[in-house]
Amino acid sequence: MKLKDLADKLGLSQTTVSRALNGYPEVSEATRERVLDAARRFHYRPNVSARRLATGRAGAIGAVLHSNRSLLLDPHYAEFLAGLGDRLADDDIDIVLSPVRSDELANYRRMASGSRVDAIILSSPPVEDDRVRFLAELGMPFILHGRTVSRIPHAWLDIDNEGAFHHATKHLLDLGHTRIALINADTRFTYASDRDKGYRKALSERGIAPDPKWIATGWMTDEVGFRCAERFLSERPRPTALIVSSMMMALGAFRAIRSAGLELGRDISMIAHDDVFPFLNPDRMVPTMSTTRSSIRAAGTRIAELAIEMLNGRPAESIHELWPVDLVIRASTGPAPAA
Amino acid sequence: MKLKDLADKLGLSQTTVSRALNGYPEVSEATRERVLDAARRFHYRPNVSARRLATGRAGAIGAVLHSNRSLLLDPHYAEFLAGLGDRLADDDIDIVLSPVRSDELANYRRMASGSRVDAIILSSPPVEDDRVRFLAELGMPFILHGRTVSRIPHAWLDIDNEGAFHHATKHLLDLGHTRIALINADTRFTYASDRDKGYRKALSERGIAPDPKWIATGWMTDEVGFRCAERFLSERPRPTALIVSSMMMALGAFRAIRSAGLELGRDISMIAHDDVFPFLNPDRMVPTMSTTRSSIRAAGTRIAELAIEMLNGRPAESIHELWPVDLVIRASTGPAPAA
DNA sequence: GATCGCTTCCAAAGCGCTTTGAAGCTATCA
DNA sequence: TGATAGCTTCAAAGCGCTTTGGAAGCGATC
Repeated sequence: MKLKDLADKLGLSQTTVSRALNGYPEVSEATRERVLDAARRFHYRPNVSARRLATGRAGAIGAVLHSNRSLLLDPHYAEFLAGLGDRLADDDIDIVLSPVRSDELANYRRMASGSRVDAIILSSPPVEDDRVRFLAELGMPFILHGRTVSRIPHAWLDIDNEGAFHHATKHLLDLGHTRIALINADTRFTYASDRDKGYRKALSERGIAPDPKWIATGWMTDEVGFRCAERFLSERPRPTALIVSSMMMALGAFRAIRSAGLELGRDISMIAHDDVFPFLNPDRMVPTMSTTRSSIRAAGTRIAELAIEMLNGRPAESIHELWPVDLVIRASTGPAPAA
Repeated sequence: MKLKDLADKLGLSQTTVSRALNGYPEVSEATRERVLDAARRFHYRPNVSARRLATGRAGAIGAVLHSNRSLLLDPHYAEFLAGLGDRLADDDIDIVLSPVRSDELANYRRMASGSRVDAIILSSPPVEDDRVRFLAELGMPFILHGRTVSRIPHAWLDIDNEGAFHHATKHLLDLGHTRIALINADTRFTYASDRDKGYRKALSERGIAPDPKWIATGWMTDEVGFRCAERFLSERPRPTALIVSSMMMALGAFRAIRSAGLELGRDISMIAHDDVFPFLNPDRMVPTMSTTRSSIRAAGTRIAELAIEMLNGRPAESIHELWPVDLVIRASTGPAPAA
């Protein structure tokens, strides 16, 4: 069933049918109804390749999958993609996934070639990201999820990681904590580096020198959370509070706390960053977990929207969004225990 | 730079240039060289939409991303996709990723509509998978990674999970172990159910009744591995051997073993299933880990190949591959300790 | 009755590629 | 010399959609 068939059946021209289906105004409401109804009845689906050829758009957005970098980003990235795909599907845009082989840039080159995708999403940028220059030179539109230093103007959306961890640290300080440990991701990534900054800034503002002994980094997994927390808790005096970069890590840290015989929220406080996974609800933990909260899925959805705007002509350099991050206090934080 | 431009520059017709580029025989070697050279010089890239429209192929294969089911599949799935993408890229085929919203079947419907993809890959089927019937009715070609019960003939590739765990269990029995615990994935999934079968069969063959107390299931994460192992190790008498469904779980189990003050390979044995992650090498663990090994990435690559064959006319019902699984004995297995 | 302005619809020209059917050319053979 | 065959190349017809540039129909206006 193609457009022509449908038009023939309706006794209309292809033009009219096409316009009716695509919501153009120069078609009477009566006709539009008739067309939409017929399309439904005959299960008409426009051929995407034909449409893409005619419109000159690929109807797809590219994303690169780092399978070997580590497993760390996976749940986060999957959640991000879910948000992205959700929104893109509304506009009938596909996500083309390109798993990286050896050379990541080759993936971008391939996606750019033959207008395979209309734009590319870059995630988890390092502090200095050479992909920005590369894509700019390729002339391929892109949006960065996160930020990076680059003289090249480009579109980005990020959450205020620095502010979030600054806020969280300050809150703990207000509760009387002074020995606050940080379990962070690798600070080569901007988001981790920003969190590190926020943490240090809050301490410095209170005249506390950040102590490297109480800063650990690693993949955002349960296991790393466990190990780092275990190490911290073996120190004497030990920290009275933990700030953790992901809920995965927090789960591990939580285990370490329990196995050290401590009670979370009383003997030790914890604030974790919550990307809002559907399967990991801080309200359902025992005790409930205080968090800095920002839905990574929502970010994906918004980036999809921005990408669509960009394809419709909005200049990339006008797209800069920095999202504030909520601090949600629950039961895992309490006053510092009396020394 | 489009085909016509290139043809004009060369003083050839579009036909000849197209044939030269696509390796058709009715073009002299001299001309082909000239064309290929020019294409390279002018960075000619055929427009994929145009090609797709002309050939009637979508040039893409669909995969559905389950972000909310759990995080369990992620590293495994990412690795699988990497293998898939590797091979598909050689034939200029994209992976179209469709993150599931509420209704998974809707994803398949969308991908099928408007010939958005040429085929779909189904992963981690449950024992009875209604997606098979659904896709068959939709007339959409698909390949199953794994197996499921269905009267509908369809293409699948699976590893011999039952054989693998049968073999592993038998090996432990041969070493004198009789209390062998199993840490498995959810047995609603065929692969987990098959592993369960293999394990039970080996025990039964030696006259040992499988004890539900020593069978645990859950997501294939470090954390679950830790918890299950911890529970097993607190039993008295405790198991002398563990069989584990993934390396992630094995990491957690390993921690539990250590924190119970036991030495892996001497006090207790362990065999884990190894999907061959680049970042997780059983040879580099201490002690090295005995495994049932089957590269999930290789499976992805092979499925890509089969998909391509299927698109070239190979009947789906002729595509059934069951891969044997290696048992690799390393240092984590030893004779059962004297009671 | 002619003109204008709207609304509603259409024929036809692409989009950039593949592929069919045919033709030009050279070499070979009777 | 003409016919046959084999090798190269080409013109043109799609693939199924969008979109341009009109045109038809119709009531209102002059």
